[in-house]
Amino acid sequence: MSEKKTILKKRKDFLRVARGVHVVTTCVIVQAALNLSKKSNQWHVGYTATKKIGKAYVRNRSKRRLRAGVRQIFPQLALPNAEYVLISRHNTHYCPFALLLKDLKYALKKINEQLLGGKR
RNA sequence: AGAGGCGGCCGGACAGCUGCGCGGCAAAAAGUAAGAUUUGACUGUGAGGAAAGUCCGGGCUUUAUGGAAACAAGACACCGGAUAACUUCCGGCCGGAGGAAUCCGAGGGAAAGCGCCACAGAAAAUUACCGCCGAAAAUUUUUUCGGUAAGGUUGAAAAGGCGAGGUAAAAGCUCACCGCUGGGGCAGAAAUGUCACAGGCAAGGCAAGCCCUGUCUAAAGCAAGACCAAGUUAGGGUAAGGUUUAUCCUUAGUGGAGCGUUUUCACUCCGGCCCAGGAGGUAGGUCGCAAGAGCGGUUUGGCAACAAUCCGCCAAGAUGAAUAGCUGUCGCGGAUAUCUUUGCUUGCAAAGCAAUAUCUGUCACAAAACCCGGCUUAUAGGUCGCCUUAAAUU
RNA sequence: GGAGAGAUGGCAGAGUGGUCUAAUGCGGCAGACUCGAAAUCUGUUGUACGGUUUUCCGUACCUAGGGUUCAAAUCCCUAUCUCUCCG
Repeated sequence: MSEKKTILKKRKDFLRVARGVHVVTTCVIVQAALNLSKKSNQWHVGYTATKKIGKAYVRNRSKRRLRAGVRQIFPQLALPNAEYVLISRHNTHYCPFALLLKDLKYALKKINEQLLGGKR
């Protein structure tokens, strides 16, 4: 499966997900929402880095690291039919990668519970 | 040796796995206004010395028909050279810092003119308060007139400095030395240096105040711009001007228009025709966009910057923006442990350094966005070459 | 990516070479008025270092570092940060 098809790019999508639930950790903030309108059962991910965390290179690098983390974790843990947005924080571009993975796992588990709970 | 100065180079290395951008190759499905797109146990390639700040100079593009002169605005400024160009670079001069190597300097003009120089001080640029000296008057220590700028006070700065002569008191008034100015000789391509001569001191500072002299400069920027072009809009192009905004009117080579302003010279265009399969151009796409003032070397010329010549090489091209993650070995930095073993320092104890073992690491500054030449700023650590050597240490 | 503007006390904001923390307003503190509060009125109020150790005095600081000048918040250069505009 190509990675490209799973990426959110439109502003509209980001705004919709921002209305959903969110979880904050030291390295990353995760927002998520279920999307029932789309036919496919594939999960989607968007990446965000504000100007606050640094210059262009720092923002790009942060998003890149988040992408590397997503590749390892999401195939096992992500809910199908859900949309996630990962927001970089100011330590995302230099924190140890193991910590980043740990935070992602934790946030994903917690946010999935909230999503399923909210559904009922 | 140590200390100091100048310049060059490197900017962790190698291997493996997963993943990303671009190019090539192969395959796939769909068929679009156009460009596309997707897949790959295929393949090639992928950040810097500052890519940064955007402070200068160019190329390139658009606007503008080209040249000349004046004005306006701005920039620069010792001399010579280099360069596409520069406020850059190289060599030299002068001034300053240092013991030296060496480093630093926006370094034209204040006798073209205007302006400013607070406070203090008599006076801040044709000056005289206190003084000093002489004369006259009055008179018991004052006034008036004249000479003078040695001495005093202020200040950032006070009209050549110092000594001697001179005088009523003084003064370049005169003289020696130093400084200054002038024209001349010599050296040099020049800035400038130097030599003797003469003048006889005659006008302080600020031009990063206005300004003067000389030289140079059109403006904006790849979000420049060119092309294709869904939707949508309704006439458009080819001269100028006018209004009532109508494909209307007026003018037409003895006229009008042509982009900082004015003048001038040359040049070009202009009185009806063309197009509905046409025009404009939004979303979107393609190009601009990677062979260049290119990079690495050879030889020749030059003190050098640099130029010429020959040989070899092709080295990122994104646009919601590619280089990431992990593992191993070595390197580097940091921490801890052990003197059991080995080496070194010390007379010994004790301790330290190296070695060894273990653990650990945002591994300096920093990330291309049209491209080059500079400048400026940031930068852990390593390495090479040349030069100086006063003091301190060995 | 490109173009431009700005930075002054706790906050806003004058001051464009001259004696100087630097007008004014808001704020803070103290006092008056009030039973108490608000409003009003009056006074006061920056930081750091050094001397002194209550007071008081001196020096430095107008984003930072240099330069020009006798003298710089002001003129010139460099850097840092903030803001605005350009599809």
